[in-house]
Order: sequence, then C-alpha cells, then structure tokens
Amino acid sequence: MSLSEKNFAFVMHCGEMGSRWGFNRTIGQMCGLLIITKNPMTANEIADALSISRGNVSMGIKELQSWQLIKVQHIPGDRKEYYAPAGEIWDMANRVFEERKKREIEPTLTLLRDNLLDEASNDDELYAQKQMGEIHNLLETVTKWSSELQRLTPEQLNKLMKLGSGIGKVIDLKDKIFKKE
Amino acid sequence: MSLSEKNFAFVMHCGEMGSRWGFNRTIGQMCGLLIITKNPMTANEIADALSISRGNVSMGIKELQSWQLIKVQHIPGDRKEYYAPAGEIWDMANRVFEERKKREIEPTLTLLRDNLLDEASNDDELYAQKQMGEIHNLLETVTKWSSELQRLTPEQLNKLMKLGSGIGKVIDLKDKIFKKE
DNA sequence: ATTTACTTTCTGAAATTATTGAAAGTTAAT
DNA sequence: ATTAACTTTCAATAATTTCAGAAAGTAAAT
Repeated sequence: MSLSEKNFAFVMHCGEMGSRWGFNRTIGQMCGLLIITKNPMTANEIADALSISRGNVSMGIKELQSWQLIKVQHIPGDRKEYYAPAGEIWDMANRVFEERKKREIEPTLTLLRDNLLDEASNDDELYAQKQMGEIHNLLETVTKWSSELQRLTPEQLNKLMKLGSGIGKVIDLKDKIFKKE
Repeated sequence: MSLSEKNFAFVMHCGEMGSRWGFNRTIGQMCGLLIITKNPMTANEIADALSISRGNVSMGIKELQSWQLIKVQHIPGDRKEYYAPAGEIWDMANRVFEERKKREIEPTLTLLRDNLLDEASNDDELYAQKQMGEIHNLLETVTKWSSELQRLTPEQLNKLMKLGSGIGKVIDLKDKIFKKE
C-alpha cells in the first residue's frame, strides 16, 4: 500500500520540520508516516514507504521510542514488530514539548544558577549577572507555567483555551472579587 | 577586555543551545556575548572574544538582525558599527518565539489546510485526514493562544503567571458566576 | 581620485551529521 | 542444534553544515 500524493507531501513536510523539533529528517518522516497511517507498520514497510535503508529505520525507531512517541505492538502468530504512535496527537505534542524543555531549558537553568551564586567582582560582572538573572527568571517562569498548564484537567484546559482574549477580563474579575490583598 | 571564566562558560553554553533555537553555535555565542556585555561591541571585538573569523561574525550579525535580536549603534566620530541586543531579555525571547512560530508552525498550517480541502476517497485517506485535522486544530490553538498572551498587558501577564495553579480555580469561579450558558 | 578603515560575500577546506549495507545478534519454530 | 525470520549495530561513505581567510565592496576622510 503506497501513500497518496497529499499524504506523501505531508510526510515529506514532517521531514523538513522534523529537524526543527530536535530530530532529523528521516525521523520526522517516520513520525509523520506513523501518525497518518491507520494500521501499525513494520520496520520494512516503513523503509519501503520512505525509500530508506532498514538500518536507518531501526535507528529511527530507537530515537522515537526515547521520545516516547511510538509504541510496539505484536500480532499473534507474527514475529514482526509493528509500530504505532504512542498516543493521541495532543499527548505526542506534549511529549515533544516536555522533552525539549528537558534538553534545552534545564541545562541552561543549572548553569545560570551556578553562575549566579558567585559574587560579582566588578561592574561588568555585575551587569552580566543582572542579565543572567533575567534569563533565569524568564526560564523559571516558563517552566513553572507550563507545568501548571499540564496540571489542569483537559476540561479546564479547554475552557481556558476557549476563553481566548477573555482571559484578561477574568484576571481583572478575580482581582475585583478578592481585592483585599 | 576579556571575559571572566563564568561569563565565558555562559557564552559557550549559549553556543551549544543556540543550535536548538534555530541558529548555529557561533551565532548562539554571539548572542550570549552581546547580552552579557554592558557596552555595544564592534565586529572585531566579537571576533576576538570568540576567536572566530571576521567573516563569520559578519554572517552572524546578518542572521541575528534577521531575527531582530540585535541593533546597530554608532558612536559619533567613529566609523565602526557597534552591536547591542535589540531589547530586554523578555523582548528577545518573544522575538525568537515569534520567529519560530513563523518558520515551523505556519508552513505546516498552510500545508494542512491545503490537504484538508481534498475529499478523502477511501478509508485510509479518511483516517489520515482525521489525524491531520487534529494536528491542524492543535497548531491553531497554540497559535491563537500565544497571540492572546501577547495581547495582555505586562501587568495582566504578571498576575496570570503568579496565579499559577490557581488558574484552575479562577476558571471554575468564572463558570459559576456566568453559568447561564 | 586615492587612501584608509571598515563591512560583506564567497570559495573551498574541515567538521559534523546522516545513511547505507553488511555483519552480528536475537529469538521462535522446527 | 539448526534454521528462518526477524532486529540491531557498526564501519564506511555520503551529504550537509560550518567556518576561515581571501577577495571584493563601500564610503568617509584626505
């Protein structure tokens, strides 16, 4: 079974974008392919569909598993491994987001915290520390905020999203009601 | 004037991270360097501080300008160009975010919209379209939501951030008050 | 118009990253 | 124990990206 033109275009597009999301072209293609394919696929089917080597598929699978984006399935009486997306689109996006946070924000936070422990010994250092402090705060806010969002129930989240620009009003509303502090 | 050990470590770290944010190592380093350096720097100073070629700096400047992350300044009676960050940390993060959205979300949205116009002609295509539809919705939500956030005043934004997990309660509260619909 | 002080562009070399395909590994069936 | 049907690993190669340094460009000062 081969891909329709449109579906193929989508898979290739995932390849181009893939590199921006932290994996390489092939892995992006694999991910896109598995997402739009109804039935789980074998490694060989993937290799054929994308015209890449079997070995390359094996690497890609390992990588996609490390991102927890795909899962393995077995069909009784069949020794092959079948691969499928590990969850709904929303879950997958969340995983990518989480993984990226871990890879790019956390190391920076660690380094910044370490740097900020030192006393600045002159004006230049003081300025550098001020700037690093700002980055640190920004990253902490982003981290905290994103984990808060993930704590919401899907229902709350949905409401929040629908709220859209109304969010501003709700904040003001909350202020009026609890204006004591 | 050369960098302290800690500051140098920060700049190098920006190099490593840089590639994840869409530019390359050198450009990440340049960006970090300009952020923690109090005074605007000339291209030659940058080249010296990072031990890279003058030509490479020139490329990097062009790229950073295309991201609107740095600005050029002139000192009267001096022909050199001096480079400095284009704004506060928060602004720069916003620019990077915006630019990434433009580069990776918008093209995908375009492709998906195009693909979703077609009628599915069989079961496989129908499934593929369903999945693409989900991705499309997710990306639209993210896009919409992020531009809502940018529309908030810094003050509102600050309150929202401080709210943290309390956001859930506020949503529920709002629901109770306007429970008519 | 020339020189001088700069910036930009471009080419090929170097470094990095991705990919193949063959060999090795694994495991179920016989 | 051997074979058959798979998967994984890895060394060699291919493709891509980054970079230095030279050459070309620009424009202020003389």
